[in-house]
Amino acid sequence: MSENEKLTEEIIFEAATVVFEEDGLSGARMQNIADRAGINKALLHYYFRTKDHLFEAVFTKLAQKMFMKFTPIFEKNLSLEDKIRFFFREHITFMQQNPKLPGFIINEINHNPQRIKKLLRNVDFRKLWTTIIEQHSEELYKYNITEETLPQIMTTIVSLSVFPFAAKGIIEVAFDNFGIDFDKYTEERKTFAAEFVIKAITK
Amino acid sequence: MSENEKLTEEIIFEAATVVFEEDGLSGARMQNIADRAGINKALLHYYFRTKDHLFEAVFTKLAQKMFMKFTPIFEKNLSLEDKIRFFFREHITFMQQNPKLPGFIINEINHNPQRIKKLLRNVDFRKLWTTIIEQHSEELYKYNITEETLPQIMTTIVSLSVFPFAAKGIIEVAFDNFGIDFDKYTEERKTFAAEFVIKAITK
DNA sequence: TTTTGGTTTAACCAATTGATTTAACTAATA
DNA sequence: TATTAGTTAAATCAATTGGTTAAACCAAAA
Repeated sequence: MSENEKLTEEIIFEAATVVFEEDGLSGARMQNIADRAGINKALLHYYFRTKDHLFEAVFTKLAQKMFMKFTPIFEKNLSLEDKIRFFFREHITFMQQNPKLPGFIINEINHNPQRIKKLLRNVDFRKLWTTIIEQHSEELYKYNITEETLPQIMTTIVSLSVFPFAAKGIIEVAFDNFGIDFDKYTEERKTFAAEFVIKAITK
Repeated sequence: MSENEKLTEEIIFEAATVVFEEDGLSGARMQNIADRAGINKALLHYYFRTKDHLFEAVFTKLAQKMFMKFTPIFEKNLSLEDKIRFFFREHITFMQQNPKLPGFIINEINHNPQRIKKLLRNVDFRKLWTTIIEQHSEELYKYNITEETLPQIMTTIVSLSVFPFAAKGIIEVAFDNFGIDFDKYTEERKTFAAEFVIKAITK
């Protein structure tokens, strides 16, 4: 029954997502995934053949989910400053809902970089620069943005957004001693990071 | 012979450092460590009893090495701006020499947060704030720094410095398409990040 | 009702892996 | 030289783990 199959496959996929996100590729156990899915371990291999196949499926889905969130900013008709505010608001909100995702993706790519070569073909600084010029030619004189500094600026923006979640384990412990709530911190960070960047790039 | 013992133990420790940094706790193999150390696998257990003991020793050493780098900034007699410049210069230089360290530490802590509870007892925002007031009371009026925003500012500074190395795998691949050299990028980042932060916090 | 195709499970397998055991080795000491 | 205490390695173990097999199950079709 294809209805049922879709269901079982999804159940496995979701269980695998949780386990892989939690333990990583090398730390995850097929039995653990089977238990969480409430099925026999052999079914995992019936639907996904091997652990690597299953991981590949989960990783690709999650990596897409992650990197998709970077693109739609330039589809909006907003001022440059509002685009920055929009990005931090949306992106941090997304990570609040998927707090383990950044650390998982970063770690797995560090262990196997070619895993995302295909996905990152979209990252195009030249195209990004022309897009910025097209959309913000009139207001660009107000900011310290050049094609040369674009990689620095872009990685800076991503750093401010992603790092707190990628290093959640450390930050939570560090905050714990002072009663700083991580969720409150990330909520405030949406505006703090945006205004911080705007202030920094304004001439 | 205690001389020889110290040597063997160090050889094991260094081999374990390389392997754990590369593969993580769950991905590392005792046989791999033994091979790299050029000794029999049983010797690992003779000197460190278990894999967890060995990992604990390596991790503690590396974590200290990492977090030590945050403290000595306030021992220098510098202006606030020069302290920021000093931090990024020193810290990024350190990570250029240990590029895998940030990703390793972050990942292992995410998998087991209580592992650094002891080490992070030093992190004290209240004390940091009083130190800043003590050392920079006259020039503080020039900057947008308050006790409330200190956690945001500190995590921002750390983000800008650490993230490029923690996410080295992603960034290298993303840069690869445009002939941007990662080492050149990190070298430029020492000054870019410093001036970025100074600009952002200046009233 | 029987057949048939896909689905699920229990049992099992082979390889890996952390760990132990036992014996060989080595150098200082008596 | 014989002894002894510590060091190293070969062989082995027991548990884990990814993967396979064969049979049971189940619903739709004939």
